[in-house]
Amino acid sequence: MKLTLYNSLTRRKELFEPQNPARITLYNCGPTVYSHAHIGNARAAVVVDVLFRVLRHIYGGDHVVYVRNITDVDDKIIAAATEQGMPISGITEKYARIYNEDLAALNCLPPTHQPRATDHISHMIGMIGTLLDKGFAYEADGHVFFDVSTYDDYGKLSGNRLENLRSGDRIGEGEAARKRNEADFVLWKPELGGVGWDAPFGRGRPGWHIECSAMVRATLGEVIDIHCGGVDLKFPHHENEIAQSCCANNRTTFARFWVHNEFLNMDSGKMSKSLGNVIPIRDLLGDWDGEVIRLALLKAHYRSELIWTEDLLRESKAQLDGWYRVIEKAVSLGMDRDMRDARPDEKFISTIENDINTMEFLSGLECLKTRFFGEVEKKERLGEHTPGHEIFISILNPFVFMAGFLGFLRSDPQEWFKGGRDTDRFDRRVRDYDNARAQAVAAKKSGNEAKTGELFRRSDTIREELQSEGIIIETGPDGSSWRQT
RNA sequence: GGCACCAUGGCGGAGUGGUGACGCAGCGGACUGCAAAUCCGCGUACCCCGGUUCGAUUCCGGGUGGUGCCUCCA
Repeated sequence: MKLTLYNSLTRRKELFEPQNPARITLYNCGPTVYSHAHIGNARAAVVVDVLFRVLRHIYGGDHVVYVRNITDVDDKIIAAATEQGMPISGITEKYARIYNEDLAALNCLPPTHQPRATDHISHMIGMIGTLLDKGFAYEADGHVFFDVSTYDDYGKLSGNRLENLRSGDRIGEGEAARKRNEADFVLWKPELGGVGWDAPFGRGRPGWHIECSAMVRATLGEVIDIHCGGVDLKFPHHENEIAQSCCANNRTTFARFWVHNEFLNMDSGKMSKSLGNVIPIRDLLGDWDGEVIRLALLKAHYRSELIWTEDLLRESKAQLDGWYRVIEKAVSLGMDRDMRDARPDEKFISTIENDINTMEFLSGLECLKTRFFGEVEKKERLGEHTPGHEIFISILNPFVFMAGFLGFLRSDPQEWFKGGRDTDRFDRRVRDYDNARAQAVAAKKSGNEAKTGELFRRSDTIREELQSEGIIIETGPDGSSWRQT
């Protein structure tokens, strides 16, 4: 059980050793809740979810503290509230709820804590006060800025050197003129649209970065084990978090490991609102099972760009169908009760412990699937229709555990293959199909060729009719059943 | 201008100094009236040029091509 992670801070893979094995601290930058989360947000969440599961497996479920915040104070939220004529809290409550529902549908485990920025304003004010007292920040007309020239390590995470940073073109209104250095960033700014809190340095609201520093310290401590987020957050957000936290806490380290996931893009290019190719998770969930979306998100290494296409989803669905056939077959062989005792196979888990290599893990899973059907087929060819205990122990058991470990195979196979379709009607048509076939076989035996052909044609007609409705008939030794495509 | 990253079969995508995972699609065969599912088998894939080496897709150098960040963004 040796977890290695690529640490963005050092730019290489490192063996992960927690500060305290009884309390692993994991922080993930959560969403700003002003609209629906999109599939790119989902990727970031699913990647951390897998890391969370791996950590829980190694150190025990009670020893990993996973914090994913909700940012519920932000200019975009104020704008959305104004636009929709809703109170701020109405907007934030609504989209925070939807975010959590969407991630639950993707089978992401809930974080241990989900702090809200507005519940930590006092912590932010305290931290800003400390930075001012220590001379790392300065006030200017109701604003408080962090002075990057006071922090020597500024730029270490992103690899940027202060002198190479281009000045931003889209900093907040009136901020540029008040800054001492172009790269200084705002910690506190004046009230906007009635959104503000009283503070020693004037009534106002927090800048973007301070909330994470405050929430991390309040919920996890001054030095945490792992901090996650999308690559785009590396600079400036995470860089600024490090600067604030280290200076306020008088520490040289803020997060020991930085884990950044790459972007998810559309085949038409970068996902962006101006291109109109942003896909909300919610929309996808209307067309695809959450497990299909989850698998699609895990079909590339988290540090590689993932191109999101319809084909990727189709492929993921096909792959999951294969896994559910394993369960379906096992159930039909009477192995369902056994599967509850599924246990881990450390050999497989070690593949994912190598910097969250989900691909190699899935490869192992597929090999188990192939072995399962191979062994079952071998037995059946020998006329044995009861599976051996060894198939259960060495194949099915690890297969079920591994799939569950990654957050798959939650559904019943019946439910998976039939979904919400019109069960009674299709059951009836499949019975008609089987009757016609049985009669055709009987007619064939009695040598009535004309009747044989006619009955087979009748059964074929039923099959084609169902096919046009997206239903496929599968015929086994005990009669036929159906599934949706 | 600065800083990173990537280049594998039809597609997606791991990995390794020495018989090139895995998935999807495809092909051949078994089974089957047909179909589906399953099983068995198949495909001479590692951007180019040098170097190191007995041997490189894997290491080093150069080139070409692509991407990201430096500005709100997962």
